[in-house]
Amino acid sequence: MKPPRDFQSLKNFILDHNETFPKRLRQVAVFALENPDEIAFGTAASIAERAAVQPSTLVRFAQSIGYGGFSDLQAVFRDRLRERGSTYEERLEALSDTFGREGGNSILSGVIAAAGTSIDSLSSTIRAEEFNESVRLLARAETLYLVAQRRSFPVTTYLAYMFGKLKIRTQLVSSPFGVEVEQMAFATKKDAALAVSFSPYASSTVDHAQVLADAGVPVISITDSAFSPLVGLSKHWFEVTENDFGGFRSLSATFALATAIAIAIGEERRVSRK
Amino acid sequence: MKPPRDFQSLKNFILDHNETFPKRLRQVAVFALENPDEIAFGTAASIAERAAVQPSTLVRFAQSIGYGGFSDLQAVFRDRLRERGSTYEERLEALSDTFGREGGNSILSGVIAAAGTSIDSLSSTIRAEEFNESVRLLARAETLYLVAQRRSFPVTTYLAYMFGKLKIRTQLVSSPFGVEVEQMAFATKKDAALAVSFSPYASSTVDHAQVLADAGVPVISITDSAFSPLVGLSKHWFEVTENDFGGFRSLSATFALATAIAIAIGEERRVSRK
DNA sequence: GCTTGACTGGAACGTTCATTCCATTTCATC
DNA sequence: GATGAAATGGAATGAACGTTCCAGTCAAGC
Repeated sequence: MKPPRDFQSLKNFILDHNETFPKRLRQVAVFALENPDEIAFGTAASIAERAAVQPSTLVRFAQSIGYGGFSDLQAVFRDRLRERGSTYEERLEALSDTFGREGGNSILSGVIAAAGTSIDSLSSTIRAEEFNESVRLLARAETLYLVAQRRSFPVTTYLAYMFGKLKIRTQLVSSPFGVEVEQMAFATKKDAALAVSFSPYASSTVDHAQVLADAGVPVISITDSAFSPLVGLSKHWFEVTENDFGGFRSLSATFALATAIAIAIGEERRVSRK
Repeated sequence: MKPPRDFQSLKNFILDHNETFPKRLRQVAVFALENPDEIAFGTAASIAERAAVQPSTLVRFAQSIGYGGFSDLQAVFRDRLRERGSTYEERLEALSDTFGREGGNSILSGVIAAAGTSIDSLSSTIRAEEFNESVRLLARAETLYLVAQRRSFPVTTYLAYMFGKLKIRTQLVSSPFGVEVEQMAFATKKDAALAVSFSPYASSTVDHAQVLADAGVPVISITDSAFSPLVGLSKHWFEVTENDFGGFRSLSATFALATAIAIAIGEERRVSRK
């Protein structure tokens, strides 16, 4: 019998055979998949205690899969941690050690690391519930008003493109002739708006969002802190913290969020149309 | 004496005191920083052998830093691995397991994971040398022509904003009146162009880039494969592979690269102006 | 060249480890 | 309810572990 040598196939093996495991072995299986780090670092005794099982059961579990003993099984869990790539924090750290020596290259990797951490933190700051509610709100709108200026403007041009492909009616609140207010004149509570602004908040973005909010249009905002002037006038708002590199922020995390919103709206509309 | 409790400060401590360590202890210090995984998982005996040192030396090393013994030191190395977040590959893997059940939330995390892997791969696909050369070329230009359409268009609007703040003259090749060719009429070999296009390549982007290349303007491209029509007419080109999620691609990695280029150009100009 | 103190190698120690083994319990089957 | 196989708990075991200790080595200071 040849036991799985990498974590992924071990995981699949366990999931496949979960039905046939006896009670205690299933208990171990569940604990192992839920606390892989514990298996990697602990001793048979410590793991057994935490899993409310005898140490001998751990050995039996390993042997029932085909390993020689518990230690063989543990090796798979250790390799998993070993092969995990380094985090962005470590990269930024390593970068600051060598900054200045390498020149352009370190600018690139610095921006990459900053973008990576920004995207990382997205998953923890965006609450699934709020995301879903916002998507539902935006999907219901007849026309979507997109409000942004200056640095955030590319986000709305991108969204306008995406929504165009998704056949969703949008109005990009932007005009070379200064007729933005007129563009918003037809907005009603049946519509919705998505506003994007980061510190220092462009005053026109806030003004436009306010006009829409006053007209009863629900506003969803993407901004960078609870102190943003957009927060007060928004039904929902998302906090995106773009890490900077030398004072410059990329829009990577904002784009990831915007893309997700657009896809989710498309999906929501597709589902509800049926 | 209070020893460092996290890996980063331990690393700094070792680097600071590397001079004062006796020969064998320095040997351990170097090995520890170069093979942190080995320290985390190995036994005192196995590590000692690989580092060509006696096990007792490992204990002495730990004690000289302030730890009670080798095991205390090892705990720091283990925590480092424990706290390392999961990789995007694992997240995408986990996502595909549960896709469909969670709905909107999995769209968000899917896009986040896709954006993360895209950014990850940037650092391996962009060659530092080519990046630096391209930056030098672009920094030398009198006017920077920015060429992009459709999905890539937001990248150039963002770059136009960044370059504006950096006080670098740019011409966004884009017009609601169709006078793009006229916008490029003044371009000479003293200028440079940055073109962005992904499959399916907008024909006007390629046309505009060709016009500039014919006028002797050096063109740098951001695109997605060696088969891109932009490759042939470019002095240098960068490959950005945006991972898709359900057929949709965010522009996260492209924006990270664009930001890095803009910052590097600004830095290059600042340095050469002195 | 001798002395002194720090450093090092390696054996010895008690502890903890994974594993094995066996008595007991559990559960399906008749 | 009886029977037997499978599963389980827990003590026993020997190997491996981290640590300590001491004798030997080295280099600096006088």
